[in-house]
Amino acid sequence: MSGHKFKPVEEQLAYIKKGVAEIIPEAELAAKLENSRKTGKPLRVYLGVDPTAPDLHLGHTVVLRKLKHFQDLGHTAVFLIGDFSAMIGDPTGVSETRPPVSREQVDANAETYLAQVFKILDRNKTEVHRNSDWLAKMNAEDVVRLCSHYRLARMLEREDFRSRLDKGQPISVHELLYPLLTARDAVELQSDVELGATEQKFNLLVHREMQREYGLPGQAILTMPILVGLDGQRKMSKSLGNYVGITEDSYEMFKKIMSISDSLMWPYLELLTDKTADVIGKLQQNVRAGTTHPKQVKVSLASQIVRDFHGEEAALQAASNWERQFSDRQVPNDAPVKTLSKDNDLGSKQGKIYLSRALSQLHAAPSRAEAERLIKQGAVELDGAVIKDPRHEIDLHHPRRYLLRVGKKNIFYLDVK
RNA sequence: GGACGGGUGGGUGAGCGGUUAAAACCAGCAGACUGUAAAUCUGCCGCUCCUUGCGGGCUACGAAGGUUCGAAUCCUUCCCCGUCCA
Repeated sequence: MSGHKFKPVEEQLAYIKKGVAEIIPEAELAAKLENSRKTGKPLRVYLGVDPTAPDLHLGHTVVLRKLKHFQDLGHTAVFLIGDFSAMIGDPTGVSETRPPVSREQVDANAETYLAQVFKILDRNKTEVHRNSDWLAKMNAEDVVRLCSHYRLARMLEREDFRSRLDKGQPISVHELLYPLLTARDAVELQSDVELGATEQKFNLLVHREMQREYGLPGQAILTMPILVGLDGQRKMSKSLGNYVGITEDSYEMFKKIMSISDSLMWPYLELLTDKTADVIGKLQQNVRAGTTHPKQVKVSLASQIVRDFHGEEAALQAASNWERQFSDRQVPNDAPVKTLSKDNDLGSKQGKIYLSRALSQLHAAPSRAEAERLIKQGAVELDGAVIKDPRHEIDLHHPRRYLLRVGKKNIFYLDVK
């Protein structure tokens, strides 16, 4: 008994189950854990990610964190870069066929993904694969054989396809291939457990069935909730702009997290930190009772997340900067400095430049029209005074430093040279 | 292959010869309010030029042509999507 390499199954399960959406079937997972404990053989826990974008964001980390949990328990983390499947495009949750990503793009993304993934996973204990290793080698015959293991009716059961069909939206045939080809991965990797977001449930189930078709035991499936984006509405995604990238600057990260709504911080605590369900529950009670201020909780959330990616020091810095800028309404310590000179500017006349033009040139506003709007609406402060005249002139002949504030969040120094 | 329906701004979706940079709603941005938010209220929400004006120019309603003083709106061809039939 004492020779066991693994913790008791009950303990393992408790650790695994935190934050999980669904385990299919739970009893099977328990049995697998039991068996692994008996034999001393770790479970192969598999997570596949398609490198469709150059950067990972917090949404991706939810499921990575879960993989890490298995790793913590002594199981084998199998991380798959879907460099081939990325080129097909996962139809999950998309209402349109997505344009295929190019080979070069995928390769470049794969590199950055790996670098980022190991901010969470332990590199030395992770098995990494790329599905192009086997998928790219399949010929037409192999593909046909693979397809013969699955039925169309089953394919059409999935909600994405159903609703697109119902709405009269197009579905390309290659999209049907996605779950089948990734199922091949699961066969290849002989996984015992596969992780994914809830929206992946269909795919994961196809994988499980396919493993059985190929005479394997069939993996257990564990799904994690989708992380809601900063807007509190839709899932976190880069294309929606409601995301926090894990390579983002520590202060940026902090600010973004502080800007989420109070209600959103609870799921964030659950999915993005290692706080236990008990601790989170208590916090929630205290906030409801009024003994803890919600802002405090949010600050601690933001600090933890920043610490995970940038370290303790950066987290403290970010927090104090944030207090300074937003609570005390002062200029943040690290306010960026931008410069203008009479040479690099084309639109000035007689060495003077309109404020609106200056803002767009400094990229403080996306266009001159937008800069004018901001100014007219009183969003722009120059050296502490609100300027409402877009034609306010800045003299480029006299070198000096201005303090500019555009909206609440964008503060910077302007050096005129 | 045939018949029919459809392609409008970031999204949904009106408009169906002029007063339309294009209703409405959503999203977004800014201001007020606040604890950072949320909610609410107000304003904005293609680009650009200047003499900042209910100013000028340019670009925009799948693509290209055409009719017209004038087209998102009419015609032609093409591309794309869907439904039904084969």
